[in-house]
Amino acid sequence: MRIACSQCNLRELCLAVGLDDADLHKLDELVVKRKLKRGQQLYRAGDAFEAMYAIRTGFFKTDILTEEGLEQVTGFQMAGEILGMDGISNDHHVCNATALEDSEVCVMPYDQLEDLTRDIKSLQQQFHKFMSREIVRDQSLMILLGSMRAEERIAAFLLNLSQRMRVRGYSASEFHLRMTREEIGSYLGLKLETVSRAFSKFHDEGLIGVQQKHIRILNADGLKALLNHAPS
Amino acid sequence: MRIACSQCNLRELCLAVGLDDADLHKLDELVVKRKLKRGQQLYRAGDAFEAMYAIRTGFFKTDILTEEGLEQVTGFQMAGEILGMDGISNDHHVCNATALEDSEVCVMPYDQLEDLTRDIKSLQQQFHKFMSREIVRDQSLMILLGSMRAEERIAAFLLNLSQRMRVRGYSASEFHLRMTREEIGSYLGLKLETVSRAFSKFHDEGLIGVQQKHIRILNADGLKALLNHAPS
DNA sequence: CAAAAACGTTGATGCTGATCAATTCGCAGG
DNA sequence: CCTGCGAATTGATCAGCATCAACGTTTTTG
Repeated sequence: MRIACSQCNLRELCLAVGLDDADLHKLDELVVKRKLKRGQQLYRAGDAFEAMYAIRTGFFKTDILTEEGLEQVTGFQMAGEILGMDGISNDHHVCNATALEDSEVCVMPYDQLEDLTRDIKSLQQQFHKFMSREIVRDQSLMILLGSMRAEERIAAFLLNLSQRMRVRGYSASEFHLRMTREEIGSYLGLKLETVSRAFSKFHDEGLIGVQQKHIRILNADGLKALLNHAPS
Repeated sequence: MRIACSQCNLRELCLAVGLDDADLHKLDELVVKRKLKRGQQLYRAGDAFEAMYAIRTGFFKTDILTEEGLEQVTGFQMAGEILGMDGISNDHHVCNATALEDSEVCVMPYDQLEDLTRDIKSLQQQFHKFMSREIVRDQSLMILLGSMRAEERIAAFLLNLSQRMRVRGYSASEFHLRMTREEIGSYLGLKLETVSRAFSKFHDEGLIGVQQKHIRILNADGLKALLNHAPS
């Protein structure tokens, strides 16, 4: 039942990268598992920040409710990725994290994690790298939102998902979208109709296969080519 | 010449928040000052990551060259803010940092800073908060880019600048833009003409005074009101 | 199992902001 | 002082995506 970090198949993706057995054991001791059903929220905007979460299995989205009451998705997270880093800044979460399928996370109480990173240098380094990676990831999205047109955004989105599936040992060419067209659109700064139309267009052009949420990448190079062309 | 953190008027904004004298002294020892002329680059995308930088005086932009060769501005930074956090993720900087006016930074070699944050708990906490704040900041920009229309973005931009000026003890209602219309547009995902038009419109409506790069906020509530209205 | 709700697709139309273009302004250098 | 160049303003036109709307499909639920 209780799977230790040392036996976790994700340890090379997760905070545990590069830790020796003794240190892995220390990390183990502060980790608690938690299961979530599809649709359940891991935390909500405004909640006190108490822990960070490593995704063991499943798929999440993070979103923010804007002042106008619109939901905007800020990210989709899968196994090995860390949730909750936004909460450090002022001791409260600024976004909601919702499971898009039945999922399991490793809860890492932040005060204990903080102590442990002062103790273990390589854990500290890994922790900083994860935060920095989140910053870099957000900046790529800023570029996507600031400079790409609709079809480029969607091609980039599909390629990104595909790439992350590959890293986790899943098929990079065939996968199931866990989110709705509306959530994709919200993430990419587009309307759901635009997402749907782009999928249909890519389908017609033989770039992808689409059947509802089931996606096949038929011509990855073709998708990549869409990104390199000047916007107009 | 050499101004210690303990005597720095920015210590309440900077990493040094909440450190006692002894710890401030330790931080002092690793900091080196560096001056930059307007237009000079602090680091470039691809440079090896060696240090983080606290801005003592001046004004910076960070930008990324996209694959298509377009420059996109990812942020504007002023006194007390930290530059370089993007570099931790893979030991190389992913963006360029350029001084938009004559500036001075405190160079903090990263390996030493890392050691010191393991030594000083409150410095560690402050460091994590800065990284988290950067994540939150990037996410607000994602929301701006993903869900606001042109005039809302520009109102938000002006209010944000104004607010940051206030925190630093400058006038919140009258300031000098250090960047061009094109740089503002790049940051906000708009074209320079759109920025110019919005400035003119706000001017005509009595919300702001504009004379080239000199801005006066005449009706801050009016600008805020632009943000709260539904997009259509 | 039937009905309803949620999700997705496709078409027609219109608005926002990009694009193209001309002019003015401000400033640095000969 | 005039010249030349980058920056900014303003106008006219156009295209991309949003919006509105109708319909089809899948999933959920009692």
